[in-house]
Formats: sequence, C-alpha cells, structure tokens
Amino acid sequence: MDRSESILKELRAKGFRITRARSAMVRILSDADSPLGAPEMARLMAEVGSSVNKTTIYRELEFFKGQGFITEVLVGDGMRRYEFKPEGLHHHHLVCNECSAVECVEVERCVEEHVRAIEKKNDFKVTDHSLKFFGLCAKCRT
Amino acid sequence: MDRSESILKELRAKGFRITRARSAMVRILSDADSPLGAPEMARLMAEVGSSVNKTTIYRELEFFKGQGFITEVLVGDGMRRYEFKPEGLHHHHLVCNECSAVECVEVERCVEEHVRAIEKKNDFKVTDHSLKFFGLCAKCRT
DNA sequence: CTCCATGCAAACACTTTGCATCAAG
DNA sequence: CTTGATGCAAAGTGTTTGCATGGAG
Repeated sequence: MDRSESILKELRAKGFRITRARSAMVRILSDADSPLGAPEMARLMAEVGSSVNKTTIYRELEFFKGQGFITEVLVGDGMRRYEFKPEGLHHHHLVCNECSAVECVEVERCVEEHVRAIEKKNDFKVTDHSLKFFGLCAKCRT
Repeated sequence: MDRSESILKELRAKGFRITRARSAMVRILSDADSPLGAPEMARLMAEVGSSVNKTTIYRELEFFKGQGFITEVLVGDGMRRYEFKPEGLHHHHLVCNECSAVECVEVERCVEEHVRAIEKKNDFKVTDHSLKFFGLCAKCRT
C-alpha cells in the first residue's frame, strides 16, 4: 500500500470524508518531486481532470498540514509551498536563486545536537527546524 | 562610527543620494532586533515622523538587499522580512509558532562541512544557507 | 539643472472569509 | 438525513508597475 492510500485510509478511520478533490490532491502531492504551491496545485488538478475551486485547494492544504501529512516549505518566491512530510531521514532543500527550482537533500543529523543547547540557552521549546541552501543549480550555472 | 552611518557613507561614495527616507530606513533597520517586514517598516517610519509611501519602502528594501546590506528572512507568516546582514558569526533564527516572534541565535559552524559534500554530490553551487528552528517561545509556553 | 528618488493610483498575486449548496457516509 | 466538503464572490494583504512630480547633489 503506497503512501497516499494509507493516508486516505487513516483519514477515513478518523471520520473524515474521502472526496474526489481530497484523494486527487493526496495523489498529486505524493507524485510531486518538489514542494507545490496552491496555484501550481490547482493547475495540476485541472490537468488531471479534477478541477476544484482554489478555496478548496487552500482549505485542503491547511487541513493536510493540520493532520500532519504535509509541511510548509518557504522558498522566498512569495508563495507557501507544501510537500509530504519525509518518512525516514530528515531532509532539507537546495533552492536555486535563478530559477527557484527546489531539490531535496538528505542531511544526516547535523543540527540535532544544537537543539538541546538552544532549548536551554534561549528558553525555547524546539519542535522542528528547516535548513535551506541557496545558490545555483547545475542548469543555471550556464 | 556605527553601522548605519558607515552604510550611508558607502552609499554616498558610490554616487547614490542620501535622502530622508533612505537614512531613516537604515536607522530603523539598525535599531531593530528582529527581522522587519515592509508593512512593519512603514509603521515604524510613521512613528518616527518619517512617513513614506509603501512603494518607497519596497524599493528601498530591494535596493538595500541588492547593495548587500540586508538579507531576506522568511518566517512563514506570508511576508518577506529583512535584517542587517550579520557582521561576525553566521546567525540563525528561532521562530515561535504561536506569536511569530523571531529571535536570533549564534550557531557555530555546524553546516559548513556539509556544503562541500552537497556541492559535489548535487552539482549545485551553494552561496548561502539558512537555518531556522520552530517551536514555542518562553512567553507562549504559558 | 540633472537625474535619482518619491508619491500616487492602479494592477497583481496569493490567501482568506461568509454563506449558500452539495454530496459522502 | 446530517454534517462535513465544496463553490462562488468578495474582500484582505503583501507586492509590483507606470508615470508624473520632486529634491539631492
């Protein structure tokens, strides 16, 4: 059973309804290989023949986020993007300054050790972190 | 000579004009202790009696960024924020999920070592990186 | 006097809200 | 049927653009 199916099953078990829009969105998110923004999401839905109102897109993304299936990824192009929460190793992002393309990279525990220090020193309860590397992707290096 | 003065001097040397708006913005940025967004910037300018049109705010922020004096900081509240580029140690941010407050933390070289690996492995030229920790600040922990 | 910098209004893009309608279970 | 999910229109918020005016040097 793939990721999207198990998510739908989990939602059904929690008493949420499985609608066409909802399952199509889960499918698209699971097929995506880089974070998607709401407008892009809407376009992809249309391409698959599952057009939905943009309001629904925003509400579902918020819903999935609340359910803990996706996380927000900020790239700096003025749009919120989302991707499935990584299952195994914590992963981070490479963002091209030129074309805004986003790649994912696995980075073995490099900051975990700092978390404890920060929590103690700054009296701040850390629940998550994000690490992004900016630069030029292979294509834009010309 | 403090930071803001030296920046103005540098701008003048480059042939840019030193206007009331420009120097007030540099002052405010240098006084700020956390990243500022354009709307907040405009409010602060008004409080200091240096009201300027929002267009000017956006243009100046873009200008300062282009000149390399400030950097963009994305917190996830749907707004671009900016802060002076740190002078010494690379610093990162603590972002409260509750009140969106942003604190700065010094983190001694923890990712520098990964940069080289990434550049080789992903064929990506890294020019910068950002590390953010999300969670609850002391105030919002209730 | 000469341009760079500013103001203003309108347009843009993404996102949110309120309410009526629809459909999954 | 019941209530959660959706569509639609309108408003909200941050940001950008084009063009005329203003002021630093």
